[in-house]
Amino acid sequence: MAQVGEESSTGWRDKTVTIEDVAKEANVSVATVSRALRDLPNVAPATRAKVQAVAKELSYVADPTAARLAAGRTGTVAVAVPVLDAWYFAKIVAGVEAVLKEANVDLLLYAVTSERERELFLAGRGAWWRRSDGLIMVDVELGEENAVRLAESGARIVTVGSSTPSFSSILLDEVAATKEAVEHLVAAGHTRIGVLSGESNALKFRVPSLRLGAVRDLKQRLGLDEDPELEQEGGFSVEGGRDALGTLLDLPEPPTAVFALSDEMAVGAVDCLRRRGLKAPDDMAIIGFDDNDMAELFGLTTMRQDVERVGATAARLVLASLAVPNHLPAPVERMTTDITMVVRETS
Amino acid sequence: MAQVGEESSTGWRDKTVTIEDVAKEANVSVATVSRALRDLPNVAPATRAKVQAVAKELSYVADPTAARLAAGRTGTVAVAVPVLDAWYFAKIVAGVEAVLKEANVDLLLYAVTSERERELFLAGRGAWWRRSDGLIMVDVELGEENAVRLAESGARIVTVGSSTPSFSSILLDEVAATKEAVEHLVAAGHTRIGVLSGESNALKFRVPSLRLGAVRDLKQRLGLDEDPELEQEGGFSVEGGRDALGTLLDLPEPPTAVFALSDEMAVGAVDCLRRRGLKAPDDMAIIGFDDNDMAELFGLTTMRQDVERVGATAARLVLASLAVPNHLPAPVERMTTDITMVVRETS
DNA sequence: TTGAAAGCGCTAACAA
DNA sequence: TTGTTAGCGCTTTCAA
Repeated sequence: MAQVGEESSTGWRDKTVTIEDVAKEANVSVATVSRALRDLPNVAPATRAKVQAVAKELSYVADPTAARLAAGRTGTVAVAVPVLDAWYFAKIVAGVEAVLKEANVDLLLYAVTSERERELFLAGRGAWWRRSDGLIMVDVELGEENAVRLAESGARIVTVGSSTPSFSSILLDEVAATKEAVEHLVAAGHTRIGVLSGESNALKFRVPSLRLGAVRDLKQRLGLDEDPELEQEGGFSVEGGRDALGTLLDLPEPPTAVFALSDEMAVGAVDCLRRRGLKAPDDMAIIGFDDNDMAELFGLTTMRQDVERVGATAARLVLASLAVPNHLPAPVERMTTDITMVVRETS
Repeated sequence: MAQVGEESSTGWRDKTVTIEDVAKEANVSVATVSRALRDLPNVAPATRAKVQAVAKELSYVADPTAARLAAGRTGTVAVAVPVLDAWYFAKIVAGVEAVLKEANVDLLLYAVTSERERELFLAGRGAWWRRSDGLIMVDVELGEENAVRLAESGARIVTVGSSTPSFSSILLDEVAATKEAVEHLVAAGHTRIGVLSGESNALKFRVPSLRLGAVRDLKQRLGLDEDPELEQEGGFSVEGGRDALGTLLDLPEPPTAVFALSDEMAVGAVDCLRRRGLKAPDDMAIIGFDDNDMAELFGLTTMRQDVERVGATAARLVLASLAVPNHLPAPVERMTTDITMVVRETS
């Protein structure tokens, strides 16, 4: 330990101003400092003012780790998403972050990209349940047993894109939206409708299968062409969508319209068309899902979801559940957000 | 996996399992458990095995907060970015996350979007310096004084997109890339070159001004048109780029080529052209910056940077600095990553 | 209204 | 090799 000057030696730990420093400087006990700074009752106004002044002067900020250890609260919420660099998830995280910041709560981010990681995560990797007061799982399936187990252990969780009986959840109305999209195409006279779907990785997203299921249902009910070849995997990427549409176009009897389960794939499809000298909607109607940044540029008809708001709502739900005393059960709220169709040029 | 319905006193669903529970169950002291589980030396192989087995059986995971309090390490790295829902930053964060996960380090995410937030953040909001072992600041200016202060207090920081004498940094070679882009346009015979630049918010990005400065330099050196009207702010967004190009086109003497400081703006420009029935590069050459997802779709000539890798490198740098004992100064490494031109159709 | 003191769960000297 | 014990910085009874 090299001594340099009077104060510093090994690093920030030595210089850190603690609650004790504040107490000493303000001539009160640490307990009083603690109370005063957290706006708890039973502190004389004058004392509180004094303590606050001293704290400010010393740039004192309570150590959240120590607080967590003593009080059990971390002031942190964890967020788990399947991928970070996709429009949809980035938007969700942005929505969550904005609300948490407002509440002065920090955000611990986990990318849970594979089934294996999901298991590790739920088994405790990262110890998120100790590091955070609550968790938002976005399109990462929790599973009923996990949900029950975690609920019993007192966890505060909000799921987005899936739901369990134990925790609050936000579902997008996939089924209704999918119906609206398909019906839109049917109304335009299409009966042979392709679908661009597909897993992007090993993780079982719930969302794609929901949408796909809805399409199948509807096809059957409306007596549309149910040829399985009409369903192609596009992996939720532009390239995937491009390739998938290529496959559809090369079919002996190609569809006359295509519903892409994401805008990325829809855009890839539009590009594919363009490369072949074709055009939407004349040669093929295309409808996407999300209304992301590219949708407007491509004149894409799509199902718009207010993703950022979903993130914000999820954050509010966790915060609300955190406000409930720990010995009481967390409230379970089930929300469904609408999805509206934005008709542009590709349909 | 622990069995349901057995041993209710130790299952972690009822109460959190502590190191003491493990110690008791394994008939050793907590110190031994601690050593055994952290792969520290001086533990008999048999003891270690036993402890590990017990820990696994009880699903014990050490509480990171308690560990931090005792040892000063949090196992967490904080990342600060100006915005979350932009391609560039999402990629960076993804790159960081991947490396941190590998090292079993958690990621605390902060969006520092305004000058005010930057100040709050550096002043301690979120107490990131207590919650995390290190910090990666992406395009959030640290400032020399802050850098010095933080370095003295022993902080481990890596900056991306800016640099200070105190900490490791990763710079993209903005100047060289900008030159290459402009020279590319000049080589094609352009002398009146527009620039799409611009702040998206109150935060002083360093990057835009660097690029803009380089363009100005070069214009002067090459004797190109330096008309200030040729510089338009596009706010790094598609819409901004569209509008900015509109302004340029409406100039009495519009430029014949445009360099957009981001692909988003470049794409907006291409769209603007298209709406007016014009086309790149015939009516106007366009070159962007980033090579993001949209670039290829739009046939955009652009300067490609491997953003994800930058994130990964930043993460490795913090991890490396964390590996250095606290009483030693953290190593300062200064890296510059290349940017390469991708020539497509718009130039 | 305030303070003293017992932890929270863990790590790290130091002893044994 | 292992155990004992003193904290880490805070919150929270319980007394004063």
